[in-house]
Amino acid sequence: MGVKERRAREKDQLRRQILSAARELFVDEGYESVSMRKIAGKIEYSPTTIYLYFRDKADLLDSVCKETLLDLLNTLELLKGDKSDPVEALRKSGRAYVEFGLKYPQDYKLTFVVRPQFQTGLGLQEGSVGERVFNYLRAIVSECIRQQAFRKVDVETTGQALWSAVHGVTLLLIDFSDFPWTEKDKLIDTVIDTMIEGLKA
Amino acid sequence: MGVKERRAREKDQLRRQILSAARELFVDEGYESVSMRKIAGKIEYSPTTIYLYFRDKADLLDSVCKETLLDLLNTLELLKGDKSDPVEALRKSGRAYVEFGLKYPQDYKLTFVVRPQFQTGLGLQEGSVGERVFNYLRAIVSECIRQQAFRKVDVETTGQALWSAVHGVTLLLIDFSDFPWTEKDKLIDTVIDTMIEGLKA
DNA sequence: CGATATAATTAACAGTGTTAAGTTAAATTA
DNA sequence: TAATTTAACTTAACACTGTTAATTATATCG
Repeated sequence: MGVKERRAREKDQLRRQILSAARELFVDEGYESVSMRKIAGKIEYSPTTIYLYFRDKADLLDSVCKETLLDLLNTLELLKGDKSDPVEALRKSGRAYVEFGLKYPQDYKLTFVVRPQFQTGLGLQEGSVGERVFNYLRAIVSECIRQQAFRKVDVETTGQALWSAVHGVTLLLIDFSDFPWTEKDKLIDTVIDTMIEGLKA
Repeated sequence: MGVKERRAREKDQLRRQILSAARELFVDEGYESVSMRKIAGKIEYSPTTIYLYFRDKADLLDSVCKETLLDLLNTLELLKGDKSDPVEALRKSGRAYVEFGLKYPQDYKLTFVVRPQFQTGLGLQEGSVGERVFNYLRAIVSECIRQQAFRKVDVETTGQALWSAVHGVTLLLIDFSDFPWTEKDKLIDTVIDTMIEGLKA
C-alpha cells in the first residue's frame, strides 16, 4: 500500500514548491504585484494547478505567513533558558523580535500587515502559531512579576502593550526607511528599555 | 481677467470631487479593490479624466493621505495650550493619536500602511505634513525634559520611541480586531503610561 | 465668424483572479 | 491484458484591471 503514500508525498512536494515560489515572489515583488500566472510560470505548471493546492491567492498568502510565524516562534524559543533573569530574557526577546522583522522585512510585513488586510478576522485563534508566539511572551512577563522585578501589573495587558511597542518600532523602521531615525539600535533599545523601566517595581 | 480664475476654480473643484470620491471608496472597499473606473463612475466622468488631475492611482492615494495627515495634525494641535504640565500634554496627545487612528481606521491604514507599500521612499521630507506632526511631538518631549519631569534623554530618540509605541498599539487594535484584547482603553493607557513612566526622572 | 487652447472621451493593450469544462496519465479492477 | 475508474493537470473563457495614444467636443479669444 505504498502507492497512496508516494502520491501523498508527491502532492506535498508540489505544494511546498508552490509555497516556496510564492514566498520568493511575494517577498521580491510584493503580494499585489505577483500574479498566479507568475507563480505558475516559476514552477512550470499551468496557473490553475495552484488552485488544486490552495483555495485562492489569499490562502497562499496565509500559508506563507504561517511558515513565517513558525520561524519567528522558533527564533524566540532558541533564547529560552535563563529563567533566573526574566527581565533580561524579556529584553533579549524584544530585540530578537524586532531583529527578526528587520532581517526579513517583507516576510514580516506580509504576516503582520498584508495578511490582515486581505484576511479579515484572524484573531490568533486557539492553538494557532500566533497564539503560541504570544504565549511565549506571556510566560516571561509572568515570571517578571512573580519574581517581583515588575510591579503587580496585569499580565495580559502588559504583554499586549509590549507587543504593541516592538511591533510599532519594527514597522516604522521598515516602512519609513528614509525617515531620519536616530541610530537604529539605539531606537530599538530605547523602546524596549523604556517599556521595561516603566514596568519595574 | 476673471475667466482664468473661474477655470482654475472649476478645475480645483473637480479635483476635490475626485479626491473625495477616491477617499470614500478607498475607505469603504480598500485601496486594492477600488478601480479607476469605479472612481470615475462615482463622479460621472470617464476614467481617463482622472489622469488629467492625478499622475496615477498611487498619486491619488498620496493626496488622500496628505489630507489625513493634515486632519491628524489639526486634531493634535487642538490640544495645545497647557504648557505647564507637558507630561499630561504628552499623555493626552498620545491618546488623541491612537483615538484618531481608531476613529478613522481605514484612513489611518491608508496613510501609515498602504501608502508606504506603494510609495517607497517617503521619509517625512522637509516641510511635509508628516514632519510637522513629528515636530509637534518633539516639542512636547523637549518641554518634559526642560522641566526635568523626564530624565535627560535624547529628544529625537525619545520622540521616535513614543511614536513607535502609539503607532504599534493603534495598528494592532485595527488589524487584529478579533484578538482577545484586554479592555481597549486600558491597553492604550498602559502603552502610553508605561512609556512615560519609563522616561520619568 | 474662424482659430486656438483646453477638457474630456473612446479605443486599445497587456495584464489580472478565478471558474467550468476538457484532456491526459496513472492506478485499480475484472 | 483490457476496461474502467480516479486523480492530476490544462485550455479556454469571463469580466475585470491601470494606463496610454489618438480623437472629439467645448469654450475662449482675436
